[in-house]
Amino acid sequence: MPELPEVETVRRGLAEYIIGRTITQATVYDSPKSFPNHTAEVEQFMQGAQVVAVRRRAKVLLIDLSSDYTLVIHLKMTGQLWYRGEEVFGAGHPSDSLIGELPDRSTRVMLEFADSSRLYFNDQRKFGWIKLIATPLVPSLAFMQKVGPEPLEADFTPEQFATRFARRARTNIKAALLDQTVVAGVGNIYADESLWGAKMSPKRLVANVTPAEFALLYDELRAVMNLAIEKGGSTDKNYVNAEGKRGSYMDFARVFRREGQPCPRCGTTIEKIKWAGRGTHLCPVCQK
DNA sequence: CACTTGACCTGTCCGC
DNA sequence: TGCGGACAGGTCAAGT
Repeated sequence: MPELPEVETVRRGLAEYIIGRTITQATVYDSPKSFPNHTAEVEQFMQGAQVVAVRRRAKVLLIDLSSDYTLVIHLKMTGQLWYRGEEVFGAGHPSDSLIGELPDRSTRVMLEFADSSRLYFNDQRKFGWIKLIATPLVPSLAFMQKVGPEPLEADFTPEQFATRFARRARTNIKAALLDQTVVAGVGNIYADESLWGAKMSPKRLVANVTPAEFALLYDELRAVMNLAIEKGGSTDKNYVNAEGKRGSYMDFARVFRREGQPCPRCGTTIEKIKWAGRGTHLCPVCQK
């Protein structure tokens, strides 16, 4: 589910709600699946620790604690992080919140804070996980070593973007976009959306993409992701932000989940095919 | 090494 | 309405 814009939206919500709060207890409902390294010792590093920062790298959330440990969280397809406290439900649930009693049958982990507010990690499909890692060791995690650059960073250039694809020259552009070691944070939604924006077929061989085309794809990817962050991400089924609210980018999507509808650019019917192992949406006429 | 495929899970939707 | 199969936004471990 969540790609860079969704994880960033969750990060911003969490930063607002949990920084400064002190963890009093962690409850793990399905260890070890959702919290693989949860032990009594790890529990000690959380209890009494204060949240000092909420960071994001690619699709991974990093919650830094005053104990010099970091909660490393990947939401994968259906993970959700809901904060429940005075700020969110003190004045009643927002009308567009997916209201539900928590914990529920999808709750995998619950963190309780000193003021009795709570953070729930819900994950229907159990692909997501939370690990507690010593903060100084986070940069040496295999994932952190391999992952590509953040596409929205100010100093990330179109030339760097193009260069990152060299290693994947013999595959197609969609598979390469989804490769987290090429560029961080791109998933199925924003791959399809940015390819449509760049008028590029997902089937294009990377080796045949020109520097000018890479520059266009770079622009489109950044524009699409920035718009998605502005809209609070994309909610198809599961995704919600820290308040349990949906994102509205899907209202602005041009091809994703719009098969059978006319292409907003040329009017041709949008197709959905299986490509790079994923459901892929495209305009068969104006994406070359 | 680069690349593709299947597996991890649960829930939902579609066609018969 | 019931039931089996396909499919779902992400990533690995395997395989070629």
